[in-house]
Amino acid sequence: MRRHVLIFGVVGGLLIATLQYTEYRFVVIEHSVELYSALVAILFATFGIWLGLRITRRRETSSRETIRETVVVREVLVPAEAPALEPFAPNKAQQQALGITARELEILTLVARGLSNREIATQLFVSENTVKTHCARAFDKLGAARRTQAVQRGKELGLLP
Amino acid sequence: MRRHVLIFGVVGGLLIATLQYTEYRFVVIEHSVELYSALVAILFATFGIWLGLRITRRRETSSRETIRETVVVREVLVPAEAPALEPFAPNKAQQQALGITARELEILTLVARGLSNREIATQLFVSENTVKTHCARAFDKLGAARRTQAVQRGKELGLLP
DNA sequence: TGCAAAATCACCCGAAAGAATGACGACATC
DNA sequence: GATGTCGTCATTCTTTCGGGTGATTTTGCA
Repeated sequence: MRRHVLIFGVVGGLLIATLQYTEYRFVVIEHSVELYSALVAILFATFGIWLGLRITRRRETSSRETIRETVVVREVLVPAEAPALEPFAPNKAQQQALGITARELEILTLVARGLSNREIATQLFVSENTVKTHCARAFDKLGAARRTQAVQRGKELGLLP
Repeated sequence: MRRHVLIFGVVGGLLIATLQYTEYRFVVIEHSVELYSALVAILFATFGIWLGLRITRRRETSSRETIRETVVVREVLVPAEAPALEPFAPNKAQQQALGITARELEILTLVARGLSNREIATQLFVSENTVKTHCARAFDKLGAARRTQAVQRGKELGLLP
């Protein structure tokens, strides 16, 4: 992706330079500006379309890889596997590695269940502000900016069912 | 599709005409040709990329049914699950039963990945308001009041990976 | 070709969420 | 006793979400 932009920039620069150069070489016909504009426009439009197609292709590919990775992680986490009745054991190693406390994980699981901060506060008999604090710390440790993202990360890391 | 190309042509013509016109109006600074070239290049590159993305998106949408059919066939052949390489096939029955459209499900998956409405809007080249509308409808159909809840429900119903 | 469904966008408003701080007590550990 | 961690709570402020409503455009299908 970054490479594409780079290539794009380089090619663009070269193109413009070439146009500049050729202007002093070839016959300077009338309406040269608009001709050049058109030429540049067509070239870049084509290139842009190509780039667009390529980007989407890349994106699909990369997202597919991500899915595979996730699946692998899941496999590692549940090697013995008891799909139906397992109460789910959170990945303690990950938890400790990230410094996530038990309370934070507890709040996280409730967040993952779709509860609001207020509902969590009620359920745990604490104030909403406390829930927010725990959330903020957990999000920080997970590198998440939103609760949905935190849930996603938590599942990836095996912290949440 | 044909319309896109038409728009492209019209916009291109207008742009070049505008450039032509402005040249005789504004101060003709030195290196004006290369500046114009750069300007045109940037504009058309952007437009080209946008067009390319849009075209691919359309094509994805229209060809999605075909892809799904293939996936369904695969599911029938391997009903005992093949966890490693399946790209995940959303539960179409549930989706239809709830009246959730393809677009809504698409937004839902992005919500599940932890993206904000704005990020989703950027990624799908639509306005944030549109994303909100899709979200609201999807939440309504899922009986969810929050996005975390919607994600939870979506996973329960086999709509999301 | 015309119609119904989908998709798109806008605007408003209130509620929820999150960021940034600061603070305080309990508890363990050294 | 000093230190550190954890859980708790508050306040302020900004951003994001979600509900509600209406409108237009696009699309798919009959």
